[in-house]
Amino acid sequence: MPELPEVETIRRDLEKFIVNKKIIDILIRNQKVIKEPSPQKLKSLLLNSVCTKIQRRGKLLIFQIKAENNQEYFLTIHLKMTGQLIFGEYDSQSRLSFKLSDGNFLNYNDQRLFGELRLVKDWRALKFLAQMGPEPLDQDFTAAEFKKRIKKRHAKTKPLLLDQSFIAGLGNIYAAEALFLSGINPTRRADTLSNGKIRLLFKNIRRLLRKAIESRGTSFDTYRDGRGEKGKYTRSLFVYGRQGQSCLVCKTPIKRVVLGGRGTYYCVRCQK
DNA sequence: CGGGGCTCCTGTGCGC
DNA sequence: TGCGCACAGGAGCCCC
Repeated sequence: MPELPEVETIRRDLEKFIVNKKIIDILIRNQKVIKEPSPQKLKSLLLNSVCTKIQRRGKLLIFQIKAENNQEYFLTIHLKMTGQLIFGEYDSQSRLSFKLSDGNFLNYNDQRLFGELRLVKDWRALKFLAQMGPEPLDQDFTAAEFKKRIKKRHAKTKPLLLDQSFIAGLGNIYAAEALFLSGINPTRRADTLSNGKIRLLFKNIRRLLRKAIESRGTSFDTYRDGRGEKGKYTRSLFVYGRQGQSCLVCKTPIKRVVLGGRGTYYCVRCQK
């Protein structure tokens, strides 16, 4: 499941591979992945267009597109659970393929078809983006701001961290890891955390995301980078997916519970 | 605001 | 061995 570090890795890869290349053909094998406009309309607008820049907001990729008619559009791609964007040879199995002017392809794969692709004039107007919370690695997102936001919330900390309108980009893996690194029980009510814990959590979220980006993300499941390679942060995980195995700090077996419908991994001894 | 439950989808892994 | 089914989960949505 691509979260902020994985999406950022893909963004950096694709920026090198596809920017300023013309899209000379588009093969749509599954119409469902395109949410707006119609697949036919999207195809006609993207044909002979050029991607001039790739941005990221939370887990969303935003491709700035200069169309053949000189109009500017934005192609937004949310990879959700199993989406992949892989540059290289033609892949007849992918849901969608863009043929580029250098002869290479950008293939969009999505096993479970949860991913969403949109072509819009104004990405800021998308509801999901309009209500998205602060970008954790932004310089102007401070510990003080984080504290202010978290103090207002009565929810359990783990589900709160997954709420994209509270903070952008965290998913099930990094939420679990950030809480372990901070010694916080996932069921702990957010507004009951001490100032010290809040500050620690803030610091750990940022450090964790930076380190995961350096390792090109976590390939626990289907995640692959822009070249189809796995991320290397998987080996640095402390709790995610480790239920029954011993805690790497205190040897207590890692526990798995369900919170807000999501599998949640933690150490009952290290996280209070 | 919190949270439970349902939906989308398909590969995996289990029990029998 | 092979079938059938529960399960996994990001985010929207409905409802209490």
